[in-house]
Amino acid sequence: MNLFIYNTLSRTKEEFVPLHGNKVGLYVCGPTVYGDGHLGHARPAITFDILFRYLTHVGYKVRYVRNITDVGHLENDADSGEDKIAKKARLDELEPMEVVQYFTNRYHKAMESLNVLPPSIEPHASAHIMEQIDFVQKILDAGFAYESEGSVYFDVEKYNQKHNYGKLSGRNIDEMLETTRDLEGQTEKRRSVDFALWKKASPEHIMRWKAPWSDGFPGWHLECSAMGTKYLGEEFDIHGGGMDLMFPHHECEIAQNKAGLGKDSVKYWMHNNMVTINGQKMGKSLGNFITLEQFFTGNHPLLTKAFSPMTVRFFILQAHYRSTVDFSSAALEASEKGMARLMEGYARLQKLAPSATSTVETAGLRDKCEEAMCDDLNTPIVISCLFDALRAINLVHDGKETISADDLKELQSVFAVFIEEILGLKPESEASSGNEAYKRAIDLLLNLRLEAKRNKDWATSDKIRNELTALGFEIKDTKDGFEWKI
RNA sequence: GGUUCGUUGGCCGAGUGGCUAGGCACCGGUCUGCAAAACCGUAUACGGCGGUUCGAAUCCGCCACGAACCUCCA
Repeated sequence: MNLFIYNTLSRTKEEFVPLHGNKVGLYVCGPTVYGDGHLGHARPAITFDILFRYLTHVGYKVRYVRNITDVGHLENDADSGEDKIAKKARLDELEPMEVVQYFTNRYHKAMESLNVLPPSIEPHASAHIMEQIDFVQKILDAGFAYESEGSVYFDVEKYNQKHNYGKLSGRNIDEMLETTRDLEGQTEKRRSVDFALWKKASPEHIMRWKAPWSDGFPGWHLECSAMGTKYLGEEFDIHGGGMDLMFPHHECEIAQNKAGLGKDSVKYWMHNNMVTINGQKMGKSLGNFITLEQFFTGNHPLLTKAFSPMTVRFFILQAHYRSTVDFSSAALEASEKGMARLMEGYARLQKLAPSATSTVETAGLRDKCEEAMCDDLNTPIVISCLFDALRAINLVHDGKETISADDLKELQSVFAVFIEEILGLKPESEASSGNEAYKRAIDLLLNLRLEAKRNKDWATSDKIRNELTALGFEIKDTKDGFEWKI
């Protein structure tokens, strides 16, 4: 089965053919570590985690590079020109690198709880200033940039005469020149569409490095060009990121690489869609975001309760990565219930007893799941197929259908591969916290209740159940016993 | 204004030129001392108007509405 992925460059699904045998280079734009990760950050992380997992699953050797942006992004407010990291640091009276480390650690922790595999390489922009300076020099040497008062700008118009600036986002430079507003007080840039490759640092700017043009810092888009090609080569397979990065970030990256290296570095561009809240993008600038930690603790006015990392992951995987997914507590709760049912079925599958023959049809499941993944990572279809199989599992469990040993083994294998290996869903850890003695005490109580039930002593039996329920326990009566959880 | 993309049943969310997506909720049923849980099952849909077609929710056109990007943003 051949993997097809949607390439933003062609706006079609294309068959994935690696540039170098069975080795795949994958670069994804990582977080800017000046704040806590929110649900929007989980989307690309999970999307490309799925891609990473699936490419690995089908046998590719993948080098996955996801950067940490810790320099060079400018804020567009009264402090324009001031580095985000530097600004936050000054407010908190912390060293910039202290802020970077703090939020990087928290990002890693959140990713781990979401069961997002760490990338092969996680380069920091601040550790690749030399490479970025070299890259600027290459673009200057090629004649596609100019120096102005210590800063270096990319000459978009000149580039566009030879190449096509705007081919990723479908933008037309002439229209942009007409429609972009005039630069206020900006005299360094020749044209509004030009973008910075190197910026001279103002005196109060903390993060700065020496370069041939000035003490300053690299432009916004340069780090990905420098680090992507450093670790994956001048031409590599896949570049991913959020749709909001398509323009200008990725467009500029394409131009930089073409100008500096003479090559179209990336074969497939992939973009995940946004998470919305009440139909609007969840984002920092709108102030409507919910951090991952808030999801995990339930500490946010819009959340009716806490949601586990696996629920968040499942919720995101229930939508296709190129669709927007609208957040709501109700939708999260629906996902939570659905996933719990699926995972219970998965556990149940391990204990199913085989029969001589199968009366359920499970043969095509693996192929259907593979087919869905090969169709541009259609995880919602994979999940729906698993739910279909879940029905068969439950029917066998109830004794209404039977399954042969071979079919059972196959089904167990498919579930293990798709649920754990590819979708990366972990069975939730046993919520029943506490030690063995505590568990036995509850068991003891419920055994007493069982005895009361056998004696038709409903008063005692209901009393035990009601009081445990009031304490927060969930009691389930089963055929010849009970189950409980807190 | 430009670019890109959406509009699916009560909610979330797939997909397809003719054949049940799936989940949650609802309703019906099984089970149960009762209940809960669990399990099984049924129903409801493709923004509007035209066109192409034997047939369109699926393709094309127009319109309406919405979103993202055009400024840091996953």
